[in-house]
Amino acid sequence: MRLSRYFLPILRDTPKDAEIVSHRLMLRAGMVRQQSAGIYAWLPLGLRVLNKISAIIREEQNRAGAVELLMPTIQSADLWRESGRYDAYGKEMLRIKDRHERDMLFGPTNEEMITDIFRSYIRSYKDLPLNLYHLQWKFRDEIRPRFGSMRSREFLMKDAYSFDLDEAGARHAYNRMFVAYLRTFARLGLTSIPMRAETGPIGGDLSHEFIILASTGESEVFCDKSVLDLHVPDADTNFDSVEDLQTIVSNWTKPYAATSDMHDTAAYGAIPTERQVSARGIEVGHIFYFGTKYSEPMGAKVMGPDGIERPVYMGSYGIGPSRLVAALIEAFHDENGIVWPKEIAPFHVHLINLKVGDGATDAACETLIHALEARHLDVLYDDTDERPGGKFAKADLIGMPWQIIAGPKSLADGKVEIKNRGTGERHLLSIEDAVRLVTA
RNA sequence: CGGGGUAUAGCGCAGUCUGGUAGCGCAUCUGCUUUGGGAGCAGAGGGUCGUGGGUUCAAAUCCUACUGCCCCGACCA
Repeated sequence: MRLSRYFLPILRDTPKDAEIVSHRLMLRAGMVRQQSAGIYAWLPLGLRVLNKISAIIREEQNRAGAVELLMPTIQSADLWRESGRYDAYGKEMLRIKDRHERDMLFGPTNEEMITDIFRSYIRSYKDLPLNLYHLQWKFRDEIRPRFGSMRSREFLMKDAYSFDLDEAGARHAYNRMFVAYLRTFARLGLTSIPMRAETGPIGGDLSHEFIILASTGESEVFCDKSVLDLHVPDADTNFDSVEDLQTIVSNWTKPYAATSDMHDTAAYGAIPTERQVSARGIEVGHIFYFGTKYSEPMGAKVMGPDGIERPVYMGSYGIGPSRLVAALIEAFHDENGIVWPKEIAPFHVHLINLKVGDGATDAACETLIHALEARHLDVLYDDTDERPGGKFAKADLIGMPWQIIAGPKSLADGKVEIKNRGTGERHLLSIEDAVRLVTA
């Protein structure tokens, strides 16, 4: 992508409304634009990150056996009256009327709708287990949105819903998502910690929040340091093995880890002092089991092998990609800007042409672009006639993992400079070696 | 929803107290000189001063109502 033809509205000054670093950087890097309180337009650079995160989430959901569909943003109030949540949800739900004065709403979540879809088609235990998910924009009319896309009113959410014949089946479905989440966050470059969360009226031990540590996190969290070193399940994990998954989940839930809501001072105090971690965290995922809470009132029943019809046991599993964009920046930045992990960087390589119009420099850049694109790397090519200082500052701000700097000085020796954004290391390399290094 | 702020050019701000033809920095455009870490000079464009009503010869400025946005708290993926 040539920067001269791209849409990347960089801000040199920090907008005064942005309080936390991720919000500041997202605005400065031209990733988002606020359109209303807690509502953002995603500009090209931000959208690329959002899509990369979503792609990883999809891969891991699919790997764990979930099946993607897409439900609408606008829902009918009737479904919510069936579950009883239309009155219970309160002002956080954005309620609207259509031209026929019918009560509609902008969905804050989709339990009712997915339950309706399920009950419309599924009749037999033979069609279970089933896990359906989608990535869709949600709206929760927060009293006070803040921190940019970290806590917005409109937000993208991956929500999955599992259906099983009994509680044991639901537990395995839960474990599938538990493992999928560990893998998802690890692939995003994050160390996530599953923490026991409140389960509401259902009770039990089947609700976890996935937290990443960040000094600007909204929640106060406590954990045993050993949880940070646990092995993330491999890609070839057998998601059909009840025992394998239960072993993984048991290992991950053994060390103490809790948010302040669930904090047990005595249990925490029993951890050796050097392993006690008290920090702030950002909730990036939440999974829970809720049994027949929706299937019962909404009549989502299947026939069991015993010939008895019963409501299905359900769970739901959420990840917020739009929040993750902010969370990732909180985790990966320095004083000059964003430092994207390789997996989610909007472009792999930021190629800087220091002297646009100089034949040799232009030619070297074209050669690099072709070589990199042939290896399926996305290149952002700064072919503008801005001065070098401005280009460097911009490259550091938007934070691609590699910067390749081509100018007459180094090209006189047949070299380009390559800079690792994360470590700051620079090397003078031939074009071939530079390509080899970023491809590695 | 309670409390506190704020609204003037794309961004950051001054001007409001004490009414009198709307300004600064950055950004943008033109020209020249520059060109390896946010250049210099010269020139130019851009604002119904959040909206409505009022006071006044005259309102960014005073009065009034409304709205947007931000911060603190309770609430949330």
